[in-house]
Order: sequence, then C-alpha cells, then structure tokens
Amino acid sequence: MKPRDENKINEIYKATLNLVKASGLAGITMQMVAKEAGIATGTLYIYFKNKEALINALFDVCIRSSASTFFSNYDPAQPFKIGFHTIWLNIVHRRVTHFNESIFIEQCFHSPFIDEESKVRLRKIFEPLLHLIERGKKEHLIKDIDTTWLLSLMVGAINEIAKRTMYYHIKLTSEILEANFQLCWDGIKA
Amino acid sequence: MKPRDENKINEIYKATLNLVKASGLAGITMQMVAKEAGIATGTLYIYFKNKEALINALFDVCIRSSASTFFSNYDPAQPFKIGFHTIWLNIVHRRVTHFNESIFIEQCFHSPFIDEESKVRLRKIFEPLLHLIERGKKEHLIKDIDTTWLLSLMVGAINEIAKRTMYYHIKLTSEILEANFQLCWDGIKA
Amino acid sequence: MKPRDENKINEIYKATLNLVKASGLAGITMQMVAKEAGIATGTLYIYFKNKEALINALFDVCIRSSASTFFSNYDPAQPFKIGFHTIWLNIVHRRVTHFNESIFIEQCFHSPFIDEESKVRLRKIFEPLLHLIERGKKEHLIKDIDTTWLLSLMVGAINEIAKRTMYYHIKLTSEILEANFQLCWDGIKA
Amino acid sequence: MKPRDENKINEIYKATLNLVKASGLAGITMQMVAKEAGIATGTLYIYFKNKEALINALFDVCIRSSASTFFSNYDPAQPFKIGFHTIWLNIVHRRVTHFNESIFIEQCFHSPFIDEESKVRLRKIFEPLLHLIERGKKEHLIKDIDTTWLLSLMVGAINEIAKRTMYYHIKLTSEILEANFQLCWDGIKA
DNA sequence: GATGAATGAGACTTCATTCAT
DNA sequence: GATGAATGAAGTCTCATTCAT
Repeated sequence: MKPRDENKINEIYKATLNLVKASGLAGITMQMVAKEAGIATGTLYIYFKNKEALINALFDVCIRSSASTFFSNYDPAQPFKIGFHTIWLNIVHRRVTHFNESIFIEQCFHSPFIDEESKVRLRKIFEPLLHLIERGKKEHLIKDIDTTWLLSLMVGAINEIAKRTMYYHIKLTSEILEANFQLCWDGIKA
Repeated sequence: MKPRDENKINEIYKATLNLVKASGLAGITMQMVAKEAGIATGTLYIYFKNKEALINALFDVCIRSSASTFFSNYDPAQPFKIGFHTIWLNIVHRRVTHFNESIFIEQCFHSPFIDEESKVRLRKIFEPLLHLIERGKKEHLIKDIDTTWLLSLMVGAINEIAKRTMYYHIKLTSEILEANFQLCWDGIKA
Repeated sequence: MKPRDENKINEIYKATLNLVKASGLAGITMQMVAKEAGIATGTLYIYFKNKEALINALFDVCIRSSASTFFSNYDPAQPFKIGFHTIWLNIVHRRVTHFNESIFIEQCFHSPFIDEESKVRLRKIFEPLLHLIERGKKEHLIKDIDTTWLLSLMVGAINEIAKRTMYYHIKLTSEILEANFQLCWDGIKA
Repeated sequence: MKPRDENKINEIYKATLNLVKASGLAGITMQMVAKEAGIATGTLYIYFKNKEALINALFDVCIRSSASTFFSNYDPAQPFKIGFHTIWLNIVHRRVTHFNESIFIEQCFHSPFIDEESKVRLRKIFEPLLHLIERGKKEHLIKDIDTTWLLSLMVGAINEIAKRTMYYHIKLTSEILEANFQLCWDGIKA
C-alpha cells in the first residue's frame, strides 16, 4: 500500500488506460493490468488496495492532470475570446493526446466503481471555464442562455472531434482546428 | 406446450439497458439481467446463446430502432433547414427518451463484446443525415468544411445536451430546445 | 411413466445406445436423447422417471436380450464342443451386430448409474455357459483350471474381436470366425 | 514466490483415475477432482486449461507410461517365446497394478474428450508386440493368421483377467499366471 | 518489496426436470 | 399423452485477492 516506486504506479496507470481503451472497463482483469504493466499480479496489491481503489485513484489522476492542462497558458486577464480559444485548444489537445484517458473517464462514469463524489469532482474541473463563459455573457460576446448549453456545444463537439480524429486516424492540422473552433464560436457568439 | 414468448426478449433488453445505465457493462451479470427481467437465469440462454450474443443482439436492436426514429417525418424534398431541424429534434428526443440506449451504445463501443462490423453498422445509420449535410453545403447554406466536423458539432452537442438533461433532471422545454438548435445552426451555417 | 407406446421406448433405447457409442455416457444429455429419438424432452419423462431410470432400464434390456441370443440354438444335450461352438458364435455375432450395446454395458459398469445388483445380474447371464464349461472339464475335454480363467480367454477374446471388427471395419467371413474359434479352442482344450 | 508444484499434477492425475474408476467419466466433476487431489478448484485450472485438457493429458500420460512398462526387460534378441512371455506378463502386471488406468483408457475411448489422434497413438504402443508376433509367424512358432486376431486373443484375455482379478479380489499367484499364459500360448501356437 | 501459485467466491453456462399449453 | 419453454441447481471456469517464498 506504500507507493514506493512512483514510476511503477505510472506503468500501472498506463496499462489500465490502454486496456480500457482496447476492451472497456468490462474487459479488464487485474491479471491483464499486471501483465501489461510488466509486473506480477501480487505487486498490484502493494500499490492499490483493490481493483476499485485502482480505478478510483486513476480516475482521480485523470481528472487532476486533465484539469491542469485545460487551463495552461490561460490568463483570465486576457480578452474573452483569447481565453476561450486557449481553453478550447487545450481541451481538444488533451482529448486527442490522451484519448485513452477520455475513454476511461467516459466508461467510469457509468460503472460500479466510481462514486457520486468523484463525479462531482469531475464536474468541478470545468469551473474556471464556467466562470469565463459567465463573463462572456456579461460582456455580451456570447449568447445569453444557460451556461450548461453553451458548454454542451463546446464540450460535446470537442469530444466528438477527438473520437473522429482517433477512429479515422485524422491528422489535426491547424486549419482543421481553427475551422472547428470557428464552428463552435459561431455557435455561441452573441 | 408454452410458445416462445417474443415479449420476453424485450423484457431482457429492457432489463439489460436499465442495468447498464446503473452500473455499466462492467457491472452487469447474467443473473442480474435475469432477475431484473423477471425470469430464471437458464431462460436467458433459451433466447441468447451467451452473454456476448445478448449484448450484440441488443446493440443491433438499439442501432436499428435509433435509425428508424432519427429520420421519422424527415422529407428530403423539404427545404434544407426544415429537414435538418427535424432530424436534430428527432435525435435529441431519442437520446433523451432512450437515455439507457445511448449509454449502452457508448459503453459497447469500447468493450470486448462488439465487433468491428457492428461499429461500422452504427456509423451507417447517419448516412441520410450525411447526404443532407452535403446538400446543405451545395446550397451554400452551411459552411464548406469536411462533413465530419459539421456532424461533430451537431452530434457531439446533442450527446452532451442529453447527458446534462438526464444528469441534472432538466425538463427540456421547447424554448430550451430551440435555443440549443440555434446554437448548432449558428455554428454550422455559412 | 406408463409405457404406452412400446415403439417409442425402443426409439429412446436406440437413440441412447447410438449416442453412448458416439460420445460415451459422459457425453449424453436428456435433450440429446430426446432429439435423437425424435421426441420432445418432456416426453422422455413420460416413459422414464429420470435419467438414472432410463439408463438402468436400458441396461436391463441389454442384458436380457443379450442373454436370450447367447444361448439360442444351444442344446445342452449335444456334444460339448458343438454347444461351446454355438455359444461362442452367438456371442461374437451379438457383440458385432449390437456393438452399441456392448459399449453401453462396458461404460455403465463404471458409472454412477448402475447399482451392484445390476452388475450381478449381468454376470448371471453367463451361467449356462459356466455350467457347460464345468461339464467340459468333467469330460476332460478342456483344461482343468478355474472356470473364470477359461471364460476370460473366451469372453475377453470375443470382446476384442468385436472391437477390432468394428473399429477397422472388417468383414467377418466364416473363415475368420472359424480361425478365431480355433484360437480359443486350442487355448482351452485339454 | 511459490514455484509450480510439478508433483501436484501427479496428485491431480491420481485423483482423476481414482474417481473415474469409482464412478466413470460421466460421474466426475472438476470439484470432485480438486477435492480428491486436495487442492482448490481454481488451482486445477492453473495446471490444465479445462476439463478436456485434463482428460487428454492424463490419457496421454497413461498411454506413455503403459508403453514403457509393457516392454521392460523385453529383448528382441531373445527367443520368441521368452520375449512373448515377458511382454504378456508385463501387460498383465500393468493392468492389475494400474487398474484405474485401464478403466480410464477404456472409458475415454468412447467419450467426447478424446480425439482420433490420441486413439491412434494408443494403438501405436503395441507396435513392438506386433513385430514380435510377425516374427513368431515367420519362425512358424505361432499360427499363420492375421496378427490382429492373435492380438485379440492375447490382449482380450489379459483385459478380462485383470477385470476378474480386481472385481473378485483374486490374488494372482504365479501358478495362476502361468496357467493363464498357457491358455494364451496354446491358443496362438502353431 | 516482488513474485506468481493458490484460493474460493462468484461469474457464466448447462442440463435434468417440471409445467403450462 | 405430447410438447418444448421455463426453471434453478449444479457444473465449468474466471478472477480478485491472498500468501508462501
């Protein structure tokens, strides 16, 4: 239970994400995770109390590292659109470069492992974005409708973009990225 | 002799969808399905060869019945925006009234049960929408970018709308619906 | 439980014997028997209380009909060798023409279905042969050793002959039969 | 780490043979085997992929170890009768001391577990005996009839001898053995 | 701490038996 | 009586977890 070898934990996380992407939460076993991580089954239990603990810990790590990247280079002091654009790009980038993670979070959301509390925590990481959107509405730059729907358009579209990019092996050029941003922007702008 | 109860199959499907929504594909057992459907475990195996067969059959049914509703009342002869609006509403409606189904399909997509062929079939059901969008581009009504991205915005947003509606127990009034459609339309329109 | 249709019972017996030959007692199910017999599963239980009853009844039938053929045309009044030859031929003939039956009896002998009493009954059907051999010993025509060993040679060889005949699809001509009888006779004769 | 206990495999084999003798292939379950072998059910599956694999592996082991004893002390350079006597005694001895094994092989022969290939392998182990008999025929010591029938007498009688010995709890003295050998020899000798 | 064999509860599945038609 | 769908106990097998090394 003493996470001595930080590197080994990362191997376990990576293994889990890979396997979940390949065959879903329903398709992984602790033995598979151990094998993929290059360790013995018993070793898993040195680092995680049990399967649920592993899934929950990973869920938490995913949320935290997602959150930190979503708002990197984001400066609330900048004009709205610049901030929005920054975050939009960050999320797209994260979803694509950490596609495993997105699948994992999606699968966890409907699973016997994740408790309500963790789900709330997931929602919280979008709070800075929420505030930015509120500000955009106040500045009359974007439509004055419930923030949840503005977020739906933005986040929903990003999720779909990431999936299509990965499933169809598309290379996301900056032209494509900007075109997609434009779609989103035209949708929400006042 | 007791004739094979075709209705029983529907009970099994319903039970499976309910359980998957509650605890994910990873969280269901054949016993749970049987109990939820109000039958004996063995009876499941009269109707489905095994768990995989049940999941696949249900996946197929979901796809088919989704497809049939997506394009109900859609008349390709009508103006583009009317057709698009009809389909948009249909999909939202289906996603919300059959939320179980959406979760199930999402979970199946990354699972050890569904084969590549079924995934392709899922993508095919959007073909009429694809053609409509192509037409919209030709009529210069919507942006001239790759259809996949236009679909991303539309479908991604709808998925998100459905999730938020269900998670937060929101009542979708026609005002909300129309506001959301406006977001989408403004996003894609030329 | 009322054996109304005698013909149906025979179909069930035939089906069981065929299936046991093909895949052993370990490999048959009541459903397989029913299907092979061309009846419904439930119908089996009209004629036999349960699986054990079916096996036991069939075992009994096999024993009885075997016994009746083993000694057909056998007349204790005839000279020893003639009687012995008659019985030897009868047994060979039965084993070959009812090969299924032999396999079934062999498999039953080590099975959870047959009780000790039935096994004793099986041994009893050889009693007339036993008496004949005792007589042969008294007449100094055959070796004066324990009858069980004389029977071993005779019965053991016959079993083997039947198996080889069936496994290798050999046509038993009267030359072959007589050569084999000679082997047996030379073995036991004084 | 606990190293894989090769001896455990032997325990499993022994347990299986004991149980099959007691209640036939049809009467054993993996639980019974595990319990008899003094291990947990799951452990069985560490050593054998499934039930079929266990049965097949054991069948193979039985064949191999049988074969090795059948021809121990047999020297093809010795006179025919000496060689034949040696093998005859070896087979009798094996059948009696490993009666479980004989029953198991017999039951396997008509079972859903054993494939044709294994059956062929079983027949192959008698090949040296076959050659010896061919030689006996060439030396005009034994009857000039198809070897299969000479083997029938020998092997069939031995099987019967072993069964009677075991069923009736007979002690096989060397007098009895020699008397039985004499029966066989008189049967096949020219 | 690391290992992987061992465990046994519980999952999937079968099948003897029952029962509604 | 005949049927075959339905049942659920029991069998096969898996897998989260433990433990001896």
